[in-house]
Amino acid sequence: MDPQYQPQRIEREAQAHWDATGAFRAVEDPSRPKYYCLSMFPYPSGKLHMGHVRNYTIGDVLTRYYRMRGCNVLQPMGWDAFGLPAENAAIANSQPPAKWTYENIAYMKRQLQSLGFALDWDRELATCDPKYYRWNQWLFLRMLEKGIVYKKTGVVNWDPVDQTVLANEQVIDGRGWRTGALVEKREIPMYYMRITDYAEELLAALDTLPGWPERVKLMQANWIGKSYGVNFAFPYELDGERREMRVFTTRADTIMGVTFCAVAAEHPLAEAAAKRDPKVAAFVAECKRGSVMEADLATIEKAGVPTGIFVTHPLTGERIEVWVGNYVLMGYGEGAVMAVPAHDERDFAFAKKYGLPIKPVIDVGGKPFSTDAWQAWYADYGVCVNSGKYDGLDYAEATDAIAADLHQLGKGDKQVQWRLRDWGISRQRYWGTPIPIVHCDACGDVPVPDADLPVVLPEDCVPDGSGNPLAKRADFVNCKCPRCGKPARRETDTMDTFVDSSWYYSRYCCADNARSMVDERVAHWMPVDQYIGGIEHAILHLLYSRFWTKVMRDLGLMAADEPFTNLLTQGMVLNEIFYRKSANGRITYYNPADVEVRTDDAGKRAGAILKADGQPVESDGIGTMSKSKNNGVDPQALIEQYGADTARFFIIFTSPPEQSLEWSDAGVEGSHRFLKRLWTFCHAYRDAIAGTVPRVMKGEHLPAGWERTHPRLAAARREVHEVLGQVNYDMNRFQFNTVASGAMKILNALAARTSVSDDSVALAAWQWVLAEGTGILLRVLAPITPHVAHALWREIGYGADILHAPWPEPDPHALEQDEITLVVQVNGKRRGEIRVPKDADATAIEQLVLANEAVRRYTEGKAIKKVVVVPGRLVNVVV
RNA sequence: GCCCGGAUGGCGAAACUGGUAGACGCAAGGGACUUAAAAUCCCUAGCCCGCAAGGGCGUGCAGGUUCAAAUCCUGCUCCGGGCACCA
Repeated sequence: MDPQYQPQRIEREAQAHWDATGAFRAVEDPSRPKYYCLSMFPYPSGKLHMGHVRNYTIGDVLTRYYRMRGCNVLQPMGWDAFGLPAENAAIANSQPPAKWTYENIAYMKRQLQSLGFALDWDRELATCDPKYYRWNQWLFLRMLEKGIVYKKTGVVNWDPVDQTVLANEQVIDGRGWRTGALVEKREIPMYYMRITDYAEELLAALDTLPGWPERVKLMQANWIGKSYGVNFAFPYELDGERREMRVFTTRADTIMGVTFCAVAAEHPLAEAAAKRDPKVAAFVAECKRGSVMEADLATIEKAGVPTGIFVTHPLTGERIEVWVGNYVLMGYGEGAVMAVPAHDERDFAFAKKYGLPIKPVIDVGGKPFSTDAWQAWYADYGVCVNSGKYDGLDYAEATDAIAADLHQLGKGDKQVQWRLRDWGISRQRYWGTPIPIVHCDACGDVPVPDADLPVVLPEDCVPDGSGNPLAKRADFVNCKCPRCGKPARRETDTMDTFVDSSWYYSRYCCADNARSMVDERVAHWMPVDQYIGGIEHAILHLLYSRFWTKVMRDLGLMAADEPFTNLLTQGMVLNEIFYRKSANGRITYYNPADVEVRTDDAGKRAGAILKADGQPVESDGIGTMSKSKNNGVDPQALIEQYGADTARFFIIFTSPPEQSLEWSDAGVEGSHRFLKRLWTFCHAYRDAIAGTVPRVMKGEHLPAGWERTHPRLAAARREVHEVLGQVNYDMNRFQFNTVASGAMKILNALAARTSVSDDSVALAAWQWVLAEGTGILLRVLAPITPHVAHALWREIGYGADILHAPWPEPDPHALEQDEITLVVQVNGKRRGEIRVPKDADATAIEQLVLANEAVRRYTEGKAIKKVVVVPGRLVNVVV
């Protein structure tokens, strides 16, 4: 056994052993419980960053833990390989995205392998591989047949200079990131998936997911956004024609307080008004500038313009003016809203700005109302006033009565409204799955026949940032109509990359099947037992995956209702973001490793400079490590300097998995030092315990009563088993940082509390406690630092392979104590402690405490009001 | 703006259901070993007052409930994630 800890050698040997034995190849085996452990697959951005290391280490800890618990574990890996960064890299380097992507995959795969993850590489997949994305196309066609896919127009960001559609990320302060041109909204035809058909089930089924974090379920529920209200019509006349403007409201009880209405710029009423009034036309045009992002729309200054069109209030018959409002969203509800300034904060602000009337119609427990300033309670539920026949009704009564009256008039009804919108999947981009449609002048939009799948994406394109590269490829575009055989044009839009990631988990079960999307092995492995990934995916990716699973189920492809039984949302790994903005508004991000933060004489921060040129750079705060913000930290240096086990231990030890983590490598030394100590410790005692190890592993015990003759050894053993109990608790609640601490505590207990005297009984007990404790320690460490655990397990002779060792359980006998320590408080302040027999009752404890000298100093001359005894913990004397 | 989280020593954090705040580490200071350094080992340490014994304060801020609050409630501040074309 090497006296020095040599991680590089140990890790090479352990990995070679796992490779040679095919240790992580998962085979369907009905005789053992299956455990499908999946971490979100990475985008091949170039190098791993710390977020990846954290994600995959967490997944690997669970994988190895469940293996030791006796499960047949599948942990696969693949590549979310289509996407925008590859096109950006292509523009920067004049290289096809395919070449860049495959090179990145090769490099990152080596990095993952060097970290020793227990992955079944036989099931590896990449979404940019036609063998994968043909099934995107195949399922798209099935969904088209079922009416789940349909075509309609949608709004996109348009860069008028590059003549290209921009992603939201590429719009910075309303301008194109490369050209600096003001971005415009543009309506184009796109394909949509009817996720709203599944809204009810996606919401209700959240209750069937006890293994999901509450916060994620809450976010999804709010996103789906089921609300109950009333949908009704305001009739109006335009150009001699009778029309209706429909609105939805959750506050029908305030309908008598409507003083105006507002419509979105894209609403037909706004468009009609724009034709008659140049001021309206100018405002509508103004609204069409800027990005389509909701965060932008929600934070812009509320503005509007009157259309000069009046509608009739369906209950009062009043004339109500319609305004165009830049805050009304066409995508939600009817694209038109009734405005009740007295009871809605946005309407209030709008009414104040344009001098519109404000009419209070709800009394909230008599709280005062003033049109001077908005108060939070104006929006509370209350009782109708100023509302004619509805006066005195509460929210539910008024809503019922008003809905009934509207129904009677044929003007409206109660309605369930969803916030969720259908999923637009068309992207005017090159590096994605081609949408399998052919456009024929005679036949229209014709689906590509299954026999012609996949529609293969040419891999030699080099995008230049303008237009749509696929549209420029005559060899791709020009084709024959599958229906009539005449010349036709292939669809050049590709699919949203969320399509790729919505079902990859089921493809891992049967990645080698060339004839069908999925097969019977999906029934064996699905659903995923444990899914691990960043909290940033709490809504979109997870919701799309849930939707896709239900679609596959309804098409008879999969039995599971839900894809992921348990979900662990890992906190983001954050790092500071540095950038410079050029004259035309173009932003360049700089990696923190290339930036030096300056401090003044007082040690205060005084800006930052780029090391390369000494010129200042701006800080954009801290944010999640990403390619686009160039603030990732490459783990390679860490792995090379300290080894994979140190990197894994450190990332686990430094923070609980669900908590976001501001990256700092301060403390890596401590993790490395611990592994060195572990090695030195095992090396020092190996010979002493080697003979005892097989007896411990066979389950033999020391002679009864040894604890009384060797109290120090018994205390050490008790601590090992106490910590083990805590470790097991923490393992099951995913608090791996305290599992790592627990390993350190076990080593401390074994190293510090055990010493041996000359007599042979003590020697035997010492060897026994050490042999048992070290065996526990190595198994606790095996999921976190598998290489060193593997090497030491073999070196000391515990067994051939720690992968197959059973997970340890604490011995209840080791935890027994005759006396326990209670904390004594007087008036809630800690004033001492007291030793009591473990089974002392409350009365006995109370007497002991009141007789205690330390307590008497504080109770002397005071009346004792009460004594609170918390069993096993403390006693509080109230005076 | 809306939805969801978070804030505890100089730093990362721990404290399971309201019951000893700061486990386990990092950095720091002191010491041992060494010609010296590295490595390793031992000791100290929340903050303030005090030689000490001891006392006071303390979990982002302001209140509240309780014998007892990091933990529960109300109102804020700041930070992070998401907002449908980054993935």
